[in-house]
Amino acid sequence: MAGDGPQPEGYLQIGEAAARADVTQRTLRYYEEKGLLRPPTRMEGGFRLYSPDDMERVRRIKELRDLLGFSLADIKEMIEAEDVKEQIRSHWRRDADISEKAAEIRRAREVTLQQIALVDEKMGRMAEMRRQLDARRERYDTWLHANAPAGAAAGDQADGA
Amino acid sequence: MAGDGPQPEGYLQIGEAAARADVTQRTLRYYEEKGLLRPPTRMEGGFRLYSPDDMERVRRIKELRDLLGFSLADIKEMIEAEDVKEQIRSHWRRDADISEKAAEIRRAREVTLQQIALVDEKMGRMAEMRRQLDARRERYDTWLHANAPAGAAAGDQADGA
DNA sequence: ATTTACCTTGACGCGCACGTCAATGTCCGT
DNA sequence: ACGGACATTGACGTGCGCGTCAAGGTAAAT
Repeated sequence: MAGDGPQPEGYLQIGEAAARADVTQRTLRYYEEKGLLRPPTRMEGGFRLYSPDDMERVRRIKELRDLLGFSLADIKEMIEAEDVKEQIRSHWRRDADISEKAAEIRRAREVTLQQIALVDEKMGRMAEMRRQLDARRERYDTWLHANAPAGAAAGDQADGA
Repeated sequence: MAGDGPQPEGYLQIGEAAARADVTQRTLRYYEEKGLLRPPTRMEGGFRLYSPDDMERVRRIKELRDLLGFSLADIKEMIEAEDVKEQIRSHWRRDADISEKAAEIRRAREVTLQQIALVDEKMGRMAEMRRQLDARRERYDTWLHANAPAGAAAGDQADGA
């Protein structure tokens, strides 16, 4: 039995990577093809090796898609702007670079703020939806209670919230 | 023949209906075609007339799609189950019908509960996402603050000095 | 060396949710 | 009774987000 990391350390081949991220291999290749994932490192024979960072990125993409409903094109824009964070860690060369980086950071910040605003808006609408659903459920319960089975007596279930 | 008013009250032709619901006419016809909207009443010449109820339904479909990300097929199932509410208003004939209706109501209630659960789950994940976005923004702010503009006068709220 | 499992790059296909003509019919004001 | 706005039903097209072969190459075990 091969262990979890025969050659690479913390890096995963596409099979495992897809399984753990709960997507298909096709999806990973597709995201790469569309520029959502940077081309991962490869083994000697050309097999893709996904880093933990890559995995995190996939999870992020999934959240943006499943939770917020963004298109992959939109998501690409976002994470491209966010990618400055990785350039931040790298040491810059001179002061001139700083103002350049700062501009990118501010752009990334803007993108983040917009995402936050969108999350807030969606959460607000969802809260409203939840209220309506609750009201709906209450109407059902009221009806059911009013037209209770003739033979049954007291002892109905309580409502949870 | 039932007299269809030439100028309907509160009813809208597809153009206005689409505009107010912020969808295209194609979308309305498509929803009807797919069984998400019951065939609306028509004018003499065949023009569709959408009732306020129809409009409400379109809004509901949009919410389920845009907010929760359901497919139209899923939504169809849901609103079919919910449709009992309109049958409730109609007076039933005998007691035997009641248990029948009650079964449908319970089904509709179940659907609603599942929707509530899903909304709650999504809201939870969105809250978590929001936290992460906030943390991200803070990191940007921290960086920007640390690498404040060199030439500018330091007039901001300064750290201990 | 061979098996076996996993990987590679094309390239075509598909379902969804409509978009977009095209040809025709209807409403309504003047 | 006519013109222009608005509607009707097909029917084909489109973009997205992958699915699904096909024809191979590679890795690790036997």
